[in-house]
Parts: sequence; C-alpha cells; structure tokens
Amino acid sequence: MTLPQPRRLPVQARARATFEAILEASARVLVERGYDAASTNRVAEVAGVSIGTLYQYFPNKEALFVALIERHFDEQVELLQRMVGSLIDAPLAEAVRAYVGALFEAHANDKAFHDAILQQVTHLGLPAITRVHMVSRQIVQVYLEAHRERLRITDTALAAFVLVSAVEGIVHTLMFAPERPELDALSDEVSLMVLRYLVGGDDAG
Amino acid sequence: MTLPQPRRLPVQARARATFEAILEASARVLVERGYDAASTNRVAEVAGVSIGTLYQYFPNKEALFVALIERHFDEQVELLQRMVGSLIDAPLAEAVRAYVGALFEAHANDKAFHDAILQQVTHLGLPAITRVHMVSRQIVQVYLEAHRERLRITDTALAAFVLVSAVEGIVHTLMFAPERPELDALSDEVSLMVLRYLVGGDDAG
DNA sequence: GTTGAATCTGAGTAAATGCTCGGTTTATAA
DNA sequence: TTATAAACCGAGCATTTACTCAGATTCAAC
Repeated sequence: MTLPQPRRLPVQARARATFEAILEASARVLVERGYDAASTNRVAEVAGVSIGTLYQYFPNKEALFVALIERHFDEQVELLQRMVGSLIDAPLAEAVRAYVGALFEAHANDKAFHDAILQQVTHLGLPAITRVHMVSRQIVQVYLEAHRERLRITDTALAAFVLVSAVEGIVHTLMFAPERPELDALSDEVSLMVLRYLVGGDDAG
Repeated sequence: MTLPQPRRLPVQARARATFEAILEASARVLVERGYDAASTNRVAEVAGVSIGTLYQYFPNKEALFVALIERHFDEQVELLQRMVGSLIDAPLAEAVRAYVGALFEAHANDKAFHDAILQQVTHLGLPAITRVHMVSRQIVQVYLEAHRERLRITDTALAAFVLVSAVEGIVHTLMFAPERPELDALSDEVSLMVLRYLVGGDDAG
C-alpha cells in the first residue's frame, strides 16, 4: 500500500490552522460516526471550512484518516519510550505497575477515540498499529534483557510478545465490557499476573 | 437497540436453502469488503438470488449481518461450553493447555472471518460479543471455583476477567502481527503464564 | 498600491447504495 | 386440474457520497 501524501503543505499561519482544524474535525467525526459514515463533507463542515479546502490538503478521504491515525500512533510511541526510559532502573514491581497503569490511563482518557482508531486500523490495513506493537515489544524486550538474571523466562522476545498483547488485550476488552471490574483492582491483578509470570512467588509484589 | 427480526421465515426446503445461501454469501462479502462496502446487491449476487429475495428474509442490511454475527457467536459459546464440560475434572495444566490451544485453533481456522466480525461487532454495538465474553468469564470462573484450594488467587471473578481477556488479546494480536512467533511455542508460553499466575512455581507445568 | 501566489469557496457531477413493488414462477393441496 | 400461497425476480427510485473546478478572497513582497 502506498501511503497517500498530503496534497500540499500549509505554509501560512492561516493555512496551518486550517490544516489542524481539519484533522481535529476528522477525529471528532470519526468518533461520532465511524469511518465509512464519516463523510468528507461532514468533516469540512465540522472543521468550519469548505469541502474544497479539505481537498487541497488531502488527496482523498483515506489520506485524511491515515494522516490522523499515523500522527496518533507516533504520539503513543513517543509516550511509551519516554516512560520506559525513566523506568529502566526502577525495581521490577514498580516498573510493571507503572507500565500497566499508564496503559490503563491512556485508554481511559479518550476511550472513544482509541476505539474508533483501533477499528479503522484493521480496515485500512495500516502499518501504524503494527509499528506501535513492534516498538512496544522491543522496548519491553530491552527491559527484560536488562533484568534477565532476575527473571525466570527464557525467550525474552516471546515473553515480550505475550506481555504486550496480553495487557493490551485486557485494556481493550475493558472498553466494551458492560460489567467491568473496579479499575484499580484490575490494574493490580494484571500487574500481579505479569510479576508472577516473570519472577514467580510472593516475593514478586 | 432493537434487534431486527427476519422479515419472514422460510418454510419450504427451497426457501431454507435460499436463506442459508444469503447468510453464507453475507459472510463471504463481509470478509472480502468490510461491512460498509458489503452492499446488499453484492450479497444477493454472490448468493445467486435476486435482491428482492434477500429483502423478503431480512428487513434491512443491518438485520442481515446481525443475524450472521449472532449465529456465529452462538456457535462459539456452544463450543466453549462443550470443551470446558469435558475438562472440568482434568488436571489444571492440561485444562489450561487445552483451553489456550482451542482458542488459537478456532481463530486460526478462519482468521479473516473472525477478524471481520470482531470489527463489526463494535460498530453495530451488538450485545453478542458481550455475551460471549460474559459466558466465557462465567465458564472460566466456575472452573476456578472448582479448583479454588489449589489456586493462589483470591477473587475468581477478577481472575476470570484477566485470563479471558488476556488470552483473547494475544490471539487477536496474533492476527495482525507480521512477525509472529512460532505458534506452538507461543501457545506453550501463554499456558505457562496462566499456570504461574494461578498456581505459581515450576510445579505448574 | 500592485501583483502574483496562496488560500478558500461551494454548487455541481458521477457513481454507488439501500430498498420497493408490481409482476412472474414454483410448490402445495383439494 | 385448479386455486391459493410461497418464493422469487430485477428495473428503478431516492438518497448519499467522494471529489472537481472555476472563480473569489487574502496574504506577502516590493
């Protein structure tokens, strides 16, 4: 898949504001309508610009939402990297709790948006989600390698895959579950599972 | 949300075949096109019936796919119940391995279909996925309760939530990951994590 | 102030889609 | 055989949508 490029980049301040307004509006419309029902006319209307203006910056509908999603994931990856950087020397239990807690918070913050995006990533076949996953796995793996002698896992790459996808799966499920457990208790329990998997017994917590 | 009912039920054998053909075609078209691009005209064409015939059995597009998804999840729940029924007295390690293995297989069997459905469930806001999750959690919880004294978890409902969503998350991630670990190794590792969480040390495996 | 580039406008077009409805064909039963 | 119901057909309508383009407006530079 070739990623469609913005048709033209804004140079004046007015144009930059327009560009931002369009991206912001596309996020709002995506959340409230879903991808296919999110018409470009509606996005332009919400952004307060004409449909013609929208098509000056984005060659087609797909390019618009691709730009939105790519940007979102770039931010996510950056966040993750900053967090793990500050945790690399922290005790395992603390690091795990911080990681799990951060993921819970990130998704809770803008549940609808994360939701809508996650849904569309599959649909558009974007490499973005894959990128986030791979980066997450690499970051976690680096951490595991650094603490290897204290852990009872053998394959750090495999463990990283299991951990990242398990925790994200839990967070994801949480979004749709009508009878959700209490958040703090769940966060603790997930941390517990991770710690038991990594180091074992009650010395984990 | 009111679940739209089939407009009319087929009574003759010919009509039953038509009904089935339409549902089958809707699955195929959903997979190849996604929900919004899956036009009813296309479904009718693939099913080899006229568009008018389709609308004799389903009042609208949504009802068609709701019927498809509801049926799929009913089958899934049934499968799960049969499996756990035969595992309730099995040793923990064996039961866990069987459960994890079954989920891996079920999704691997028709990855594209599971995918497409999972995506649409959110979009349509169906109670079906919720039903599957809740039933899964209940089934797992019953199992955990039955083996409670051998486990080191306190809240079986919470543990069931964590386990079900974690394992499903891993399976789900597996679908999109381009660099996927070897399946058997992954399945073993997931089982390992579950066992360590539930019972602890190396006596787990 | 003037000029040319950057930016914005929005009515309109072509195509696609959900769904209807009047009418034909096929099955059942007396 | 014939009458009634069940099942099927598909041209076409109403609506929506992505996207264009010819022209209007705003900015920057001199």
